[in-house]
Formats: sequence, structure tokens, C-alpha cells
Amino acid sequence: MPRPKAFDEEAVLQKAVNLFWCRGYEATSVQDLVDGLGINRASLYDTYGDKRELYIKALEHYRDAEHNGFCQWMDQSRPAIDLLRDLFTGGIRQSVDDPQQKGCFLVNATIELAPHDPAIARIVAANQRTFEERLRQVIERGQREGSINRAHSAADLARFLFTTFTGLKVMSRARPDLSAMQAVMDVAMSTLQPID
Amino acid sequence: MPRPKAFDEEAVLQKAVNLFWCRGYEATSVQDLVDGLGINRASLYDTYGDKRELYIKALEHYRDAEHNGFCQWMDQSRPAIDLLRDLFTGGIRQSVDDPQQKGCFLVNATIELAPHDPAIARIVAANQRTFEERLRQVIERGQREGSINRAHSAADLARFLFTTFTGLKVMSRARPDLSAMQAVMDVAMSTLQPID
DNA sequence: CACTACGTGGAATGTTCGTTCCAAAACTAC
DNA sequence: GTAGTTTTGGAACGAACATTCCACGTAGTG
Repeated sequence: MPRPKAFDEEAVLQKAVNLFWCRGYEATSVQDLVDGLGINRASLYDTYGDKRELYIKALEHYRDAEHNGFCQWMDQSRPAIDLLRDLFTGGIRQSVDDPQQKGCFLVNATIELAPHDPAIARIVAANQRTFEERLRQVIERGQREGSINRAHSAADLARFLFTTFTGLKVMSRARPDLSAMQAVMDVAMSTLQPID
Repeated sequence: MPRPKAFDEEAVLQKAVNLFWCRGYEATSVQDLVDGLGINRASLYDTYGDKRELYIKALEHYRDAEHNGFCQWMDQSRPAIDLLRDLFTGGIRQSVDDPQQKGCFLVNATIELAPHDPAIARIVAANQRTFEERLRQVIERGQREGSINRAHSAADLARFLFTTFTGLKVMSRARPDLSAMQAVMDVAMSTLQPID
């Protein structure tokens, strides 16, 4: 039988997520990875392929974690409007509390790599569609419940919320100001108000 | 007297803007710059300092151009709400028409460099403040005119519009979909409606 | 026409890049 | 304990990196 790996593949992948998330793809060297992951060069290449493949695996790992978290969030039986507000406050808190100002890994990947790397572009575009679709479902529920107005279609509101959230994640990379972000959230949430 | 430069400093700087804007800082090598700018290595270093200084000069050049364009826009004597709508449609058109999907240079710089480069962070944060302040002025005018409601403060609406616009510029780097962007704009603009 | 001064072209600097390779260590199965 | 297989540590690879340097060319001045 082969000698077993001396490291936990997923734990190392999570470390890779943090490294790439923090500094981006180009600015993170393989040496940085070897140092930061605590594994050997050869193990890195044997286990994950090359640098780009590791980046993609890390990005997918991050996406899956976000996705799982979001699904748990979504399944709560509370008014849809409250869920959405919590989603924003959670994202804002995360941004404000992060001393490294990492923002959102998927947003960072979109900016740095999407226009020149079709594989990355496919991942971030698919994630966008998935995320908007799940938001749409929650919004539709809210519209049925009456906690969200019908002035705009659920699909358009979903796109809108996703875009605004993305904008906040950019802001959190430069100037993560709690009150400013909350103000943005309040205005964004006001589009859902069931005044109609 | 010295021999004059054989190139137009500002024209070359504009080329540098396009190169860095398109590929980012790390992915653009000095060789790319020498090839793309059409000037010699030595001239590049003599005239602009090193790579990072050239990037900063390019970023400032871009910011100044955007700033000038925005001021001209702002000074038109039309209802504020129309100005804001035109600002969005203009930004969306630019995004959709750009085959290189460059997005916004300042947004790209925020994501790639702001958390790790204080000089860049200062530039993008100052630009954010300036831009939001100018938006606030337009919105205040609209509130006085009655074309924009007073449900939120002009400052909050300005922050909100800036953030949403930023989100659109991220989207334009991955999936510049005209109708999706217009939908986002419509929802965002609905926060300004003078229904009150 | 010659002198001077600076821009220009391209070679050369040392460093770091991503990747590969190999001998030695480590672990399982017999 | 030994055989067999795979990970591991670290050296080694060529290519590309940002930057510097210098001889040459060219323009303006006296």
C-alpha cells in the first residue's frame, strides 16, 4: 500500500483559498504557496496540478462553501425580507471585521481574470446565475407573502441586489466603512418595501 | 539645447492606461509596455520612473479624464434625475460596447492593489469620496427641484448609486449583458422616484 | 561645421518566476 | 524485518521578470 499523504487535502485547499483570495492570482507566487500551505513543492504539483489548476480548485472550493452557507440561510422559515436583510448585514459585518480586506474571492477573480481566462469566466458567470436564481426564489416567496412589493419582477430585483452586493464587496476592499455600507444597504432594501 | 523627446508624453500615458486597464498591474510586464507604448525601455524609465510609478500616473490620468467628463456632464441644466439616468446609460453602453471588457480602471485597481498598496488605496478612496460628493450635489439639486424624493438623504443616495454603479462595472468584466444591466439601473433609479 | 547634451536602441544585470527531477525518507503489506 | 510504493525535501531547470547601463545617434547652439 502507498504511503498516505501527510496533509489534509481540503484543509490545505482552504489555506490556498485564503492566500489567493488575499493577494490574487498573479501576486501569489508558488513559493508563497509552498510557504503558506506548509506542503512541499512536489506535493503541490502532484496533488493539485499546476498553479492555475490550484487557483481554480480554490475558487470552486470557496464557491461551494458560499453556496452551502447560502442554501442553509435560504431555507429558514422567516419572512423573505428579513432573510435578505440578514444576508446584507452578514456580508457587511464580514467585510468590516476582516483586517485583510479580502472582499469576495469571486468578485476578485472576476476583475483579475475573467476577461482573459474563459474557465474563470465560466465559473463566475455560472455562480452569478445560480446566486441570482436563488435570490429570485426568495424574493418571489416574499412577493407571495406580501413582505416584498411587486413593482419590479423578482428576477430584476435579484439582479439588482446581487449587483449592489457586489459593489459593497468592492468597497470593502478599499474603505470598509460600516455606516456607509449600512446606508447603501438601507437604500437598496427600500426597493423591496411593500408600500406599492 | 537638449534633443527633444520623440514621443508625446500624454499620448503614451493614455496607451499605458489602456494596457494596465485591460490586463491589470501584475499581468502587464515591462516588455508588454515597451511593445505597446512604442517607446524604448530607457525612455520609459527616464520619463515615468519605474513600472509602479507609471501605473500610478496612468491611474491618475484615467481618474482625471473621468473627473473632467463627469463635471461637464454635471453642469448641464437639465433635471437631475435625467442626468443620473444618462450617467448610468452611458456607463452601461460603454461596458457593453467594449470588446475587451475592461470595466472601470479604478474598480480594477481597487480590487487588485488597494488592500496592499497604500498609495493606490489613497487614490481610489479619494476618488470615491469626490465622486460621491459630486453625485450628492446633483441629487440635492434634484431634491430641491422635486425630481428626486427625500426619503433618503442625498449623501446616502449618492453612496448607494456609486456602489451600484461599481457593481455594474464588475459585471461588465464578466458578463456584459445589456438588458440585465438596464434592469439593475431601473431598480436603482426607482429609489429616486419622487412618489414619496 | 563642430560642440554639447540628451534621447535612443539593445545588450546585460541579477532576481524571481513556474515547473521538473531525483535521491532519501516513510509508511503499508507480507 | 523486508519489499515495494509514494511522499517528501531540496536542488536544478530555462524562461521571464524589472531594472540598469552604455555606446551610438540626433537635434539644437555658437
